[in-house]
Amino acid sequence: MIDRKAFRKDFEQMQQALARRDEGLVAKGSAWARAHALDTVQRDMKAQSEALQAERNRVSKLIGQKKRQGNDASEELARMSEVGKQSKQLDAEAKEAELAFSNALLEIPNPPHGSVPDGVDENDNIEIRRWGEPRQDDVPAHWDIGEALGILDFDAGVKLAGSRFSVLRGAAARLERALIQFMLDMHADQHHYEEVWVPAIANRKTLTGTGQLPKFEDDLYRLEGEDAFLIPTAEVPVTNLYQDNIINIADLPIKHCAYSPCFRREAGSAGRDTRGMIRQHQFDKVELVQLVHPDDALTALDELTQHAAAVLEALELPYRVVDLCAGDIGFSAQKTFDLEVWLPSHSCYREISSCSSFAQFQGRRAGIRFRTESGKPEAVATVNGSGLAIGRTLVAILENGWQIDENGNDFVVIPEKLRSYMGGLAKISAA
RNA sequence: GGAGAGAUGGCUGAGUGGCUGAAAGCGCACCCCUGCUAAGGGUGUAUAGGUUUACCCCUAUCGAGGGUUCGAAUCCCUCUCUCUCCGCCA
Repeated sequence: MIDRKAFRKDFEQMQQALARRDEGLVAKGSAWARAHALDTVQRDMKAQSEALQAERNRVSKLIGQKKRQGNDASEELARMSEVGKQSKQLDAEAKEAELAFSNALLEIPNPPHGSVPDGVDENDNIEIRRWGEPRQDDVPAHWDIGEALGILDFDAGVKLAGSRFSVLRGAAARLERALIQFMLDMHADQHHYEEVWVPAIANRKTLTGTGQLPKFEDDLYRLEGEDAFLIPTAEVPVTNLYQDNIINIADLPIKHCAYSPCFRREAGSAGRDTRGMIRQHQFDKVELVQLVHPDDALTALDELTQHAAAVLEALELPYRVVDLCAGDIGFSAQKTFDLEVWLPSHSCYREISSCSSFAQFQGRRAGIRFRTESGKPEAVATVNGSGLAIGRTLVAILENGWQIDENGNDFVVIPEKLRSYMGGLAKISAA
């Protein structure tokens, strides 16, 4: 959530920043425009209501005093009867206006950081650097490799649950599990994130805290009969671990890694990546989350991005780092670096991790604060990123490790660092 | 799922209509005292919003929402959560 005071004070500046995402965000009828219109109205109404409440409180106190002393207070009583009703009415109206205002605020995205490049979509993202040698020979798509080896079963996923679900068998199932463990170990032991394990269901307040709600309810699976949802990422429960807390400044930064399944309806992506494991309704992910002092957010983002990249390097998967443009960063993010892994079957880089700084946007929404030197509570900054998406990593390993032996049989070389997690297995061959 | 009990500040815990934003204790911070230590004394210590250079002041908040009342932590209703017992269960 944007800062209310800054909203008034730095209005122009914020508006320009938001317009860099999309002109429509600040156009007539936008949440931004609504909030702007409601702000003064809302405060005036509140001031009025409070003045009346003050009057009511004052006289009520007087009545109490008089009664205690045995004096007659009927005159005040008669007068206050009316004031009480009026006050209730005003208060209700003021609350309604305040609610409309804060609802509008909740739908305003984070103004991008000044360093975020201009642009409207992924074509305007800027490549920062590359790592590794992308293989250029012809490689089959992972679904062909997986089916040839008998380890990926898309038909079974469809039968059990529907489209965009899949079943892993044998070495692929083990690879999924090995990757989770490998990544968690690396982040916990080498990068010093405290591992947590969290629920895969979150309530409305929690999802509002990280910014998925109220705007993106259609992207979530909602539980029938409950105001709760399957989480789209572990970022949601892990960040909200500190919801409504005031953190001791000495405890910052707080760093957590977590594995969780993730559930996404993919409502807006009909027809995209319909084959294979790239875009599933359910997928596994190891997530990195940091709560930091606002001054440290961008440094932490660099650090966290490198932590995610370290996984790709350990797995010998070529990748590049992309600085997302203003039109392509997510709702809550102030700045985002994507890690894209090389997929030889399509000769392109595909997103495998998205690392963002949210500045104080989530901290304000979720009520996660720390105490400054002066003793005043202030919202923490949050930084998070995938470290990494497991399914896409599995895809990348299948394609980048794919080989053909002298008899013309497919096999996949398992990255060396992963072998101990695979019971020593060095390559996956057809069963 | 059934029955009962409960939810108050960083914590423990008083408080059944006004003098309670809230006793007392603990914790924490600062100060004083004591040669050191131990003990002791004093002061302060919620959050949000409004106003303000700042202080002050005003408003709200005792799980959440609504109601009764001039006035609600306290009375009434609804909901949520926690605990105990029973049932079921990986």
